[in-house]
Amino acid sequence: MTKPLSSPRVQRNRKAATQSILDAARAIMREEGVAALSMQGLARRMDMRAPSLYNYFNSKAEIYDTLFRLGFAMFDAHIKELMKTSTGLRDDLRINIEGYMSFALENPDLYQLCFERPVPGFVPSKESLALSFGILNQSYQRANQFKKQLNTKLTGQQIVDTVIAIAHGLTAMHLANEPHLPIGQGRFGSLIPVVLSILEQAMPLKGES
Amino acid sequence: MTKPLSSPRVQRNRKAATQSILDAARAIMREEGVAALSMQGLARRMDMRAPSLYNYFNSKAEIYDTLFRLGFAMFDAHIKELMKTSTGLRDDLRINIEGYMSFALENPDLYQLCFERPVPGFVPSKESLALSFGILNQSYQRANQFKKQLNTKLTGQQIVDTVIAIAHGLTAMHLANEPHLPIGQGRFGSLIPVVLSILEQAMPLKGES
DNA sequence: AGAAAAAACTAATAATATTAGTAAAAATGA
DNA sequence: TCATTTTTACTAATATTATTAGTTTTTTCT
Repeated sequence: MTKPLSSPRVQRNRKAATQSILDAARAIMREEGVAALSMQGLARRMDMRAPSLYNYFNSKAEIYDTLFRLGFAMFDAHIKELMKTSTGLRDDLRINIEGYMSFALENPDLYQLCFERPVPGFVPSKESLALSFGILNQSYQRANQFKKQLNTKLTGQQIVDTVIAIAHGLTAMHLANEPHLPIGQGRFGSLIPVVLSILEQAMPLKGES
Repeated sequence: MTKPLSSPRVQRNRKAATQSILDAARAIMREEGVAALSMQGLARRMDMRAPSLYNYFNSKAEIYDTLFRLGFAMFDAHIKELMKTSTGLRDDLRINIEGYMSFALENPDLYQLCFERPVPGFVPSKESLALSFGILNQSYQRANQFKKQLNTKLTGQQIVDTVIAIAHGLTAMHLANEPHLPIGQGRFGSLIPVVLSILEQAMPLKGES
Protein backbone atom coordinates (compact mmCIF):
# COMPACT_ATOMS: atom_id res chain seq x y z
CA MET A 1 0.00 0.00 0.00
CA THR A 2 2.71 2.52 -0.82
CA LYS A 3 1.70 5.91 -2.06
CA PRO A 4 2.07 6.72 -5.75
CA LEU A 5 5.23 8.48 -6.84
CA SER A 6 5.58 12.19 -6.34
CA SER A 7 8.11 14.92 -6.79
CA PRO A 8 11.48 14.78 -5.02
CA ARG A 9 10.55 17.69 -2.85
CA VAL A 10 7.35 16.07 -1.66
CA GLN A 11 9.20 12.86 -1.06
CA ARG A 12 11.78 14.64 1.05
CA ASN A 13 9.15 16.32 3.20
CA ARG A 14 7.29 13.09 3.56
CA LYS A 15 10.40 11.22 4.58
CA ALA A 16 11.32 13.84 7.15
CA ALA A 17 7.84 13.78 8.66
CA THR A 18 7.84 9.99 8.73
CA GLN A 19 11.19 9.98 10.47
CA SER A 20 10.12 12.43 13.13
CA ILE A 21 7.03 10.36 13.81
CA LEU A 22 9.25 7.33 14.35
CA ASP A 23 11.51 9.35 16.64
CA ALA A 24 8.54 10.50 18.67
CA ALA A 25 7.19 6.95 18.83
CA ARG A 26 10.50 5.69 20.18
CA ALA A 27 10.60 8.46 22.75
CA ILE A 28 7.16 7.50 24.00
CA MET A 29 8.10 3.82 24.06
CA ARG A 30 11.17 4.59 26.11
CA GLU A 31 9.37 6.90 28.51
CA GLU A 32 6.12 5.02 29.01
CA GLY A 33 6.79 1.50 27.81
CA VAL A 34 6.71 -0.12 24.41
CA ALA A 35 3.03 -0.99 24.60
CA ALA A 36 2.02 2.44 25.88
CA LEU A 37 2.34 3.90 22.41
CA SER A 38 -1.02 5.31 21.36
CA MET A 39 -1.96 7.10 18.20
CA GLN A 40 -3.44 9.95 20.22
CA GLY A 41 -0.38 10.29 22.43
CA LEU A 42 1.87 10.15 19.41
CA ALA A 43 -0.21 12.77 17.61
CA ARG A 44 -0.17 14.99 20.68
CA ARG A 45 3.62 14.91 20.74
CA MET A 46 3.66 15.77 17.04
CA ASP A 47 1.14 18.61 17.50
CA MET A 48 -1.29 16.78 15.28
CA ARG A 49 -4.55 14.91 15.48
CA ALA A 50 -4.44 11.14 15.49
CA PRO A 51 -6.05 10.57 12.06
CA SER A 52 -3.33 12.64 10.39
CA LEU A 53 -0.81 9.97 11.29
CA TYR A 54 -2.56 7.66 8.90
CA ASN A 55 -1.13 9.68 6.05
CA TYR A 56 2.23 8.20 6.96
CA PHE A 57 1.40 4.77 8.35
CA ASN A 58 -1.55 2.55 7.57
CA SER A 59 -1.89 1.40 11.15
CA LYS A 60 -0.20 1.41 14.52
CA ALA A 61 1.06 -2.07 13.71
CA GLU A 62 2.89 -0.65 10.71
CA ILE A 63 4.72 1.77 12.99
CA TYR A 64 5.75 -1.10 15.24
CA ASP A 65 6.74 -3.13 12.21
CA THR A 66 8.93 -0.37 10.85
CA LEU A 67 10.65 -0.03 14.21
CA PHE A 68 11.05 -3.80 14.35
CA ARG A 69 13.05 -3.67 11.13
CA LEU A 70 15.01 -0.67 12.37
CA GLY A 71 15.81 -2.59 15.53
CA PHE A 72 17.27 -5.53 13.70
CA ALA A 73 19.23 -3.30 11.37
CA MET A 74 20.68 -1.45 14.35
CA PHE A 75 21.39 -4.68 16.20
CA ASP A 76 23.23 -5.99 13.18
CA ALA A 77 25.27 -2.79 12.90
CA HIS A 78 25.96 -2.82 16.64
CA ILE A 79 27.41 -6.32 16.59
CA LYS A 80 29.34 -5.77 13.38
CA GLU A 81 30.87 -2.59 14.79
CA LEU A 82 31.99 -4.34 17.95
CA MET A 83 33.30 -7.28 15.94
CA LYS A 84 35.78 -5.02 14.19
CA THR A 85 37.80 -4.92 17.39
CA SER A 86 37.80 -8.67 17.87
CA THR A 87 41.16 -10.29 18.49
CA GLY A 88 40.04 -13.84 17.75
CA LEU A 89 37.57 -16.59 18.45
CA ARG A 90 37.53 -16.07 22.18
CA ASP A 91 36.83 -12.41 21.73
CA ASP A 92 34.06 -13.18 19.25
CA LEU A 93 32.19 -15.06 21.93
CA ARG A 94 32.55 -12.27 24.48
CA ILE A 95 31.56 -9.63 21.95
CA ASN A 96 28.42 -11.49 20.93
CA ILE A 97 27.18 -11.92 24.48
CA GLU A 98 28.18 -8.46 25.68
CA GLY A 99 26.91 -6.96 22.43
CA TYR A 100 23.52 -8.57 22.88
CA MET A 101 23.18 -7.12 26.34
CA SER A 102 24.64 -3.71 25.54
CA PHE A 103 22.26 -3.34 22.62
CA ALA A 104 19.39 -4.10 24.97
CA LEU A 105 20.57 -1.49 27.46
CA GLU A 106 21.22 1.18 24.86
CA ASN A 107 17.99 0.59 22.94
CA PRO A 108 15.54 -0.90 25.40
CA ASP A 109 12.58 0.06 23.23
CA LEU A 110 13.87 -1.65 20.11
CA TYR A 111 15.27 -4.57 22.07
CA GLN A 112 11.91 -5.38 23.60
CA LEU A 113 10.13 -4.95 20.31
CA CYS A 114 12.57 -7.26 18.50
CA PHE A 115 13.34 -9.89 21.12
CA GLU A 116 10.34 -9.97 23.42
CA ARG A 117 6.58 -9.73 22.89
CA PRO A 118 5.66 -6.53 24.68
CA VAL A 119 2.79 -5.58 22.36
CA PRO A 120 -0.21 -7.89 22.41
CA GLY A 121 -1.48 -8.58 18.95
CA PHE A 122 1.58 -7.27 17.17
CA VAL A 123 3.16 -9.86 14.89
CA PRO A 124 5.99 -8.72 12.63
CA SER A 125 5.14 -8.88 8.94
CA LYS A 126 6.51 -11.70 6.79
CA GLU A 127 9.14 -9.42 5.25
CA SER A 128 10.27 -8.13 8.62
CA LEU A 129 10.56 -11.65 9.98
CA ALA A 130 12.55 -12.67 6.94
CA LEU A 131 14.93 -9.79 7.55
CA SER A 132 15.41 -10.75 11.18
CA PHE A 133 16.08 -14.38 10.33
CA GLY A 134 18.58 -13.31 7.72
CA ILE A 135 20.51 -11.31 10.25
CA LEU A 136 20.50 -14.05 12.87
CA ASN A 137 21.51 -16.61 10.27
CA GLN A 138 24.73 -14.78 9.60
CA SER A 139 25.80 -16.13 12.96
CA TYR A 140 25.30 -19.66 11.73
CA GLN A 141 27.48 -18.99 8.73
CA ARG A 142 30.35 -17.91 10.93
CA ALA A 143 29.75 -20.74 13.35
CA ASN A 144 30.49 -23.37 10.77
CA GLN A 145 33.78 -21.69 10.00
CA PHE A 146 35.14 -21.23 13.50
CA LYS A 147 33.84 -24.61 14.64
CA LYS A 148 36.88 -26.22 13.03
CA GLN A 149 39.13 -24.39 15.45
CA LEU A 150 37.24 -25.72 18.46
CA ASN A 151 37.58 -28.97 20.28
CA THR A 152 33.95 -29.96 20.72
CA LYS A 153 31.40 -32.49 19.60
CA LEU A 154 28.73 -29.81 19.20
CA THR A 155 27.54 -28.74 15.79
CA GLY A 156 27.89 -25.14 14.67
CA GLN A 157 24.15 -24.62 15.07
CA GLN A 158 24.16 -26.06 18.56
CA ILE A 159 26.94 -23.71 19.58
CA VAL A 160 25.17 -20.68 18.19
CA ASP A 161 21.80 -21.62 19.68
CA THR A 162 23.37 -22.22 23.07
CA VAL A 163 25.11 -18.86 22.99
CA ILE A 164 21.93 -17.11 21.87
CA ALA A 165 19.90 -18.74 24.62
CA ILE A 166 22.45 -17.82 27.27
CA ALA A 167 22.82 -14.24 26.03
CA HIS A 168 19.06 -13.90 25.92
CA GLY A 169 18.57 -15.44 29.36
CA LEU A 170 21.13 -13.20 31.01
CA THR A 171 19.78 -10.12 29.27
CA ALA A 172 16.14 -10.86 30.03
CA MET A 173 16.88 -11.43 33.70
CA HIS A 174 19.05 -8.34 33.88
CA LEU A 175 16.39 -6.14 32.27
CA ALA A 176 13.65 -7.63 34.42
CA ASN A 177 15.51 -7.17 37.68
CA GLU A 178 18.09 -4.41 37.39
CA PRO A 179 17.50 -2.50 34.15
CA HIS A 180 19.12 0.62 35.62
CA LEU A 181 22.53 -1.03 36.10
CA PRO A 182 25.07 -0.74 33.27
CA ILE A 183 26.52 -3.70 31.49
CA GLY A 184 28.71 -5.95 33.58
CA GLN A 185 27.02 -5.01 36.84
CA GLY A 186 24.31 -6.53 38.97
CA ARG A 187 23.24 -10.08 39.72
CA PHE A 188 23.00 -11.11 36.10
CA GLY A 189 25.13 -8.52 34.36
CA SER A 190 28.12 -9.65 36.35
CA LEU A 191 27.62 -13.24 35.21
CA ILE A 192 28.94 -12.58 31.72
CA PRO A 193 32.53 -13.50 32.62
CA VAL A 194 31.21 -16.53 34.46
CA VAL A 195 29.35 -17.95 31.49
CA LEU A 196 32.21 -17.07 29.17
CA SER A 197 34.59 -19.07 31.27
CA ILE A 198 32.13 -21.96 31.44
CA LEU A 199 31.71 -21.95 27.67
CA GLU A 200 35.43 -21.69 27.06
CA GLN A 201 36.05 -24.64 29.28
CA ALA A 202 33.42 -26.68 27.45
CA MET A 203 34.75 -25.75 24.03
CA PRO A 204 38.52 -25.36 24.29
CA LEU A 205 40.46 -24.01 21.34
CA LYS A 206 42.41 -26.65 19.49
CA GLY A 207 45.96 -26.14 20.62
CA GLU A 208 44.90 -25.20 24.14
CA SER A 209 44.47 -28.25 26.27
CA MET B 1 -11.28 -4.23 49.74
CA THR B 2 -12.50 -7.71 50.75
CA LYS B 3 -16.21 -8.25 51.15
CA PRO B 4 -17.70 -8.48 54.64
CA LEU B 5 -18.26 -11.94 56.09
CA SER B 6 -21.26 -13.95 55.09
CA SER B 7 -22.79 -17.34 55.65
CA PRO B 8 -20.89 -20.53 54.78
CA ARG B 9 -23.27 -21.31 51.97
CA VAL B 10 -22.83 -17.90 50.38
CA GLN B 11 -19.11 -18.21 50.79
CA ARG B 12 -19.13 -21.56 49.03
CA ASN B 13 -21.14 -20.27 46.12
CA ARG B 14 -18.96 -17.24 45.90
CA LYS B 15 -15.81 -19.32 45.94
CA ALA B 16 -17.14 -21.65 43.26
CA ALA B 17 -18.13 -18.74 41.03
CA THR B 18 -14.75 -17.09 41.56
CA GLN B 19 -12.99 -20.30 40.65
CA SER B 20 -14.95 -20.80 37.47
CA ILE B 21 -14.19 -17.23 36.45
CA LEU B 22 -10.50 -17.97 36.89
CA ASP B 23 -10.84 -21.17 34.88
CA ALA B 24 -12.58 -19.32 32.08
CA ALA B 25 -9.94 -16.59 32.17
CA ARG B 26 -7.17 -19.17 31.83
CA ALA B 27 -8.98 -20.83 28.93
CA ILE B 28 -9.19 -17.51 27.11
CA MET B 29 -5.55 -16.76 27.84
CA ARG B 30 -4.54 -20.11 26.43
CA GLU B 31 -6.73 -19.84 23.36
CA GLU B 32 -6.24 -16.21 22.45
CA GLY B 33 -3.14 -15.11 24.29
CA VAL B 34 -2.52 -13.85 27.80
CA ALA B 35 -3.18 -10.23 26.92
CA ALA B 36 -6.32 -11.02 24.94
CA LEU B 37 -8.30 -11.45 28.13
CA SER B 38 -11.14 -8.93 28.16
CA MET B 39 -13.85 -8.43 30.71
CA GLN B 40 -16.48 -8.62 27.99
CA GLY B 41 -15.06 -11.82 26.51
CA LEU B 42 -14.75 -13.33 29.95
CA ALA B 43 -18.31 -12.37 30.79
CA ARG B 44 -19.54 -13.80 27.51
CA ARG B 45 -17.97 -17.15 28.31
CA MET B 46 -19.58 -17.03 31.75
CA ASP B 47 -22.98 -16.08 30.30
CA MET B 48 -22.86 -12.83 32.17
CA ARG B 49 -22.44 -9.13 31.53
CA ALA B 50 -19.06 -7.60 32.15
CA PRO B 51 -20.00 -5.46 35.17
CA SER B 52 -21.15 -8.54 37.07
CA LEU B 53 -17.57 -9.76 37.19
CA TYR B 54 -16.79 -6.86 39.47
CA ASN B 55 -18.70 -8.64 42.19
CA TYR B 56 -15.82 -11.10 42.30
CA PHE B 57 -12.79 -9.06 41.32
CA ASN B 58 -12.18 -5.37 41.75
CA SER B 59 -10.44 -5.06 38.40
CA LYS B 60 -8.99 -7.01 35.54
CA ALA B 61 -5.57 -6.50 37.15
CA GLU B 62 -6.81 -8.34 40.21
CA ILE B 63 -7.69 -11.33 38.05
CA TYR B 64 -4.21 -11.30 36.57
CA ASP B 65 -2.72 -10.88 40.02
CA THR B 66 -4.63 -13.85 41.39
CA LEU B 67 -3.44 -15.98 38.49
CA PHE B 68 0.10 -14.71 39.01
CA ARG B 69 0.02 -16.10 42.55
CA LEU B 70 -1.57 -19.32 41.33
CA GLY B 71 1.19 -19.63 38.76
CA PHE B 72 3.96 -19.39 41.30
CA ALA B 73 2.23 -21.78 43.65
CA MET B 74 1.85 -24.29 40.84
CA PHE B 75 5.43 -23.78 39.69
CA ASP B 76 6.63 -24.43 43.22
CA ALA B 77 4.53 -27.59 43.46
CA HIS B 78 5.70 -28.71 40.03
CA ILE B 79 9.38 -28.47 40.92
CA LYS B 80 8.92 -29.97 44.38
CA GLU B 81 7.03 -32.91 42.90
CA LEU B 82 9.77 -33.60 40.36
CA MET B 83 12.44 -33.19 43.02
CA LYS B 84 11.00 -36.13 44.95
CA THR B 85 12.46 -38.41 42.31
CA SER B 86 15.92 -36.86 42.40
CA THR B 87 18.82 -39.22 42.81
CA GLY B 88 21.37 -36.59 43.78
CA LEU B 89 22.96 -33.28 42.95
CA ARG B 90 23.37 -34.01 39.25
CA ASP B 91 19.73 -34.90 39.00
CA ASP B 92 18.73 -31.75 40.89
CA LEU B 93 20.28 -29.66 38.15
CA ARG B 94 18.53 -31.55 35.38
CA ILE B 95 15.21 -31.46 37.20
CA ASN B 96 15.37 -27.72 37.73
CA ILE B 97 16.07 -26.93 34.11
CA GLU B 98 13.69 -29.49 32.67
CA GLY B 99 11.10 -28.56 35.28
CA TYR B 100 11.28 -24.91 34.33
CA MET B 101 10.66 -25.74 30.69
CA SER B 102 8.02 -28.40 31.29
CA PHE B 103 6.07 -26.03 33.50
CA ALA B 104 6.15 -23.48 30.70
CA LEU B 105 4.88 -26.03 28.20
CA GLU B 106 2.15 -27.40 30.44
CA ASN B 107 0.95 -24.00 31.64
CA PRO B 108 1.87 -21.51 28.94
CA ASP B 109 -0.66 -18.99 30.21
CA LEU B 110 0.65 -18.95 33.76
CA TYR B 111 4.25 -19.21 32.63
CA GLN B 112 4.00 -16.09 30.54
CA LEU B 113 2.15 -14.22 33.24
CA CYS B 114 4.75 -15.14 35.87
CA PHE B 115 7.99 -15.05 33.92
CA GLU B 116 7.41 -12.68 31.06
CA ARG B 117 5.57 -9.36 30.69
CA PRO B 118 2.78 -10.17 28.27
CA VAL B 119 0.27 -7.71 29.72
CA PRO B 120 1.15 -4.04 29.36
CA GLY B 121 0.43 -2.12 32.50
CA PHE B 122 0.08 -5.18 34.70
CA VAL B 123 2.44 -5.13 37.65
CA PRO B 124 2.02 -7.83 40.28
CA SER B 125 0.97 -6.49 43.67
CA LYS B 126 3.52 -6.19 46.48
CA GLU B 127 2.20 -9.31 48.19
CA SER B 128 2.30 -11.34 45.00
CA LEU B 129 5.84 -10.23 44.30
CA ALA B 130 6.84 -11.14 47.83
CA LEU B 131 5.38 -14.61 47.34
CA SER B 132 7.26 -15.10 44.09
CA PHE B 133 10.56 -14.00 45.60
CA GLY B 134 10.01 -16.31 48.54
CA ILE B 135 9.59 -19.25 46.20
CA LEU B 136 12.64 -18.39 44.11
CA ASN B 137 14.70 -17.82 47.23
CA GLN B 138 14.23 -21.40 48.31
CA SER B 139 16.61 -22.21 45.50
CA TYR B 140 19.28 -20.05 47.09
CA GLN B 141 18.86 -21.86 50.38
CA ARG B 142 19.52 -25.19 48.74
CA ALA B 143 22.36 -23.77 46.69
CA ASN B 144 24.39 -22.89 49.74
CA GLN B 145 24.03 -26.44 50.99
CA PHE B 146 25.01 -28.36 47.87
CA LYS B 147 27.71 -25.89 46.96
CA LYS B 148 30.01 -27.63 49.45
CA GLN B 149 29.84 -30.77 47.36
CA LEU B 150 30.95 -28.95 44.22
CA ASN B 151 34.38 -28.11 43.01
CA THR B 152 33.92 -24.51 41.91
CA LYS B 153 34.89 -20.98 42.78
CA LEU B 154 31.36 -19.72 42.16
CA THR B 155 29.14 -18.64 45.02
CA GLY B 156 25.83 -20.35 45.64
CA GLN B 157 23.97 -17.32 44.32
CA GLN B 158 26.07 -17.21 41.18
CA ILE B 159 25.32 -20.84 40.48
CA VAL B 160 21.59 -20.39 40.97
CA ASP B 161 21.42 -17.21 38.91
CA THR B 162 23.37 -18.84 36.10
CA VAL B 163 21.08 -21.83 36.08
CA ILE B 164 17.99 -19.61 36.18
CA ALA B 165 19.26 -17.49 33.30
CA ILE B 166 20.07 -20.55 31.19
CA ALA B 167 16.76 -22.26 31.96
CA HIS B 168 14.93 -19.06 31.15
CA GLY B 169 16.90 -18.45 27.98
CA LEU B 170 16.30 -21.95 26.62
CA THR B 171 12.64 -21.82 27.54
CA ALA B 172 12.01 -18.39 26.10
CA MET B 173 13.65 -19.33 22.81
CA HIS B 174 11.81 -22.63 22.68
CA LEU B 175 8.43 -20.99 23.29
CA ALA B 176 9.16 -18.22 20.81
CA ASN B 177 10.24 -20.55 18.03
CA GLU B 178 8.77 -24.01 18.50
CA PRO B 179 6.09 -23.86 21.20
CA HIS B 180 4.30 -26.87 19.71
CA LEU B 181 7.23 -29.24 20.25
CA PRO B 182 7.33 -31.20 23.52
CA ILE B 183 10.15 -30.94 26.01
CA GLY B 184 13.49 -32.23 24.82
CA GLN B 185 12.74 -31.61 21.16
CA GLY B 186 13.49 -28.83 18.71
CA ARG B 187 16.39 -26.46 18.27
CA PHE B 188 16.37 -25.26 21.85
CA GLY B 189 14.52 -28.01 23.64
CA SER B 190 17.18 -30.48 22.57
CA LEU B 191 19.90 -28.30 24.07
CA ILE B 192 19.05 -29.24 27.65
CA PRO B 193 21.50 -32.18 27.74
CA VAL B 194 24.08 -29.93 26.11
CA VAL B 195 23.92 -27.23 28.75
CA LEU B 196 23.74 -29.82 31.50
CA SER B 197 26.96 -31.36 30.32
CA ILE B 198 28.58 -27.94 30.01
CA LEU B 199 27.53 -27.03 33.55
CA GLU B 200 28.64 -30.37 34.96
CA GLN B 201 32.02 -29.95 33.38
CA ALA B 202 32.35 -26.45 34.85
CA MET B 203 31.27 -27.56 38.31
CA PRO B 204 32.48 -31.10 38.87
CA LEU B 205 31.38 -32.99 41.95
CA LYS B 206 34.09 -33.30 44.57
CA GLY B 207 35.32 -36.83 44.24
CA GLU B 208 34.87 -36.83 40.49
CA SER B 209 37.89 -35.45 38.80
C1' DA C 1 -44.08 -15.28 53.35
C1' DG C 2 -41.39 -11.19 54.21
C1' DA C 3 -36.93 -8.92 55.19
C1' DA C 4 -32.16 -8.67 54.22
C1' DA C 5 -28.27 -9.70 51.49
C1' DA C 6 -26.08 -10.99 47.31
C1' DA C 7 -25.63 -10.95 42.61
C1' DA C 8 -27.20 -9.81 38.48
C1' DC C 9 -28.62 -6.16 35.33
C1' DT C 10 -28.83 -1.45 32.39
C1' DA C 11 -26.94 2.84 31.35
C1' DA C 12 -23.23 5.81 31.11
C1' DT C 13 -18.11 7.59 30.85
C1' DA C 14 -13.67 8.02 29.11
C1' DA C 15 -10.12 6.09 26.23
C1' DT C 16 -8.77 3.28 22.30
C1' DA C 17 -7.77 2.44 16.86
C1' DT C 18 -9.59 3.39 12.74
C1' DT C 19 -12.56 5.17 8.63
C1' DA C 20 -15.04 8.63 5.71
C1' DG C 21 -15.48 12.88 4.12
C1' DT C 22 -13.93 17.70 3.98
C1' DA C 23 -11.04 21.77 4.43
C1' DA C 24 -6.62 23.80 4.31
C1' DA C 25 -2.02 24.02 2.65
C1' DA C 26 1.61 23.20 -0.47
C1' DA C 27 3.45 22.24 -4.94
C1' DT C 28 3.23 22.68 -9.78
C1' DG C 29 2.56 24.54 -14.54
C1' DA C 30 1.17 28.50 -17.17
C1' DT D 1 1.38 35.47 -10.06
C1' DC D 2 -2.78 32.79 -10.63
C1' DA D 3 -5.24 28.51 -11.21
C1' DT D 4 -5.10 23.63 -10.76
C1' DT D 5 -3.78 19.58 -8.73
C1' DT D 6 -1.82 17.03 -5.15
C1' DT D 7 -0.79 16.43 -0.41
C1' DT D 8 -1.73 16.86 4.21
C1' DA D 9 -4.42 17.87 8.07
C1' DC D 10 -8.82 18.25 9.95
C1' DT D 11 -13.70 17.06 12.05
C1' DA D 12 -17.05 13.71 12.87
C1' DA D 13 -18.31 9.18 13.63
C1' DT D 14 -17.94 3.91 14.86
C1' DA D 15 -16.89 0.13 17.49
C1' DT D 16 -14.38 -1.75 21.41
C1' DT D 17 -12.21 -1.32 25.83
C1' DA D 18 -12.34 -1.08 31.47
C1' DT D 19 -14.91 0.69 34.88
C1' DT D 20 -18.65 3.11 37.87
C1' DA D 21 -23.38 4.20 39.53
C1' DG D 22 -27.78 3.02 40.27
C1' DT D 23 -31.48 -0.38 39.93
C1' DT D 24 -33.70 -4.74 39.68
C1' DT D 25 -33.77 -9.52 40.23
C1' DT D 26 -32.53 -13.54 42.70
C1' DT D 27 -31.11 -15.94 46.64
C1' DT D 28 -30.84 -16.63 51.56
C1' DC D 29 -32.46 -16.69 56.24
C1' DT D 30 -35.90 -16.34 59.81
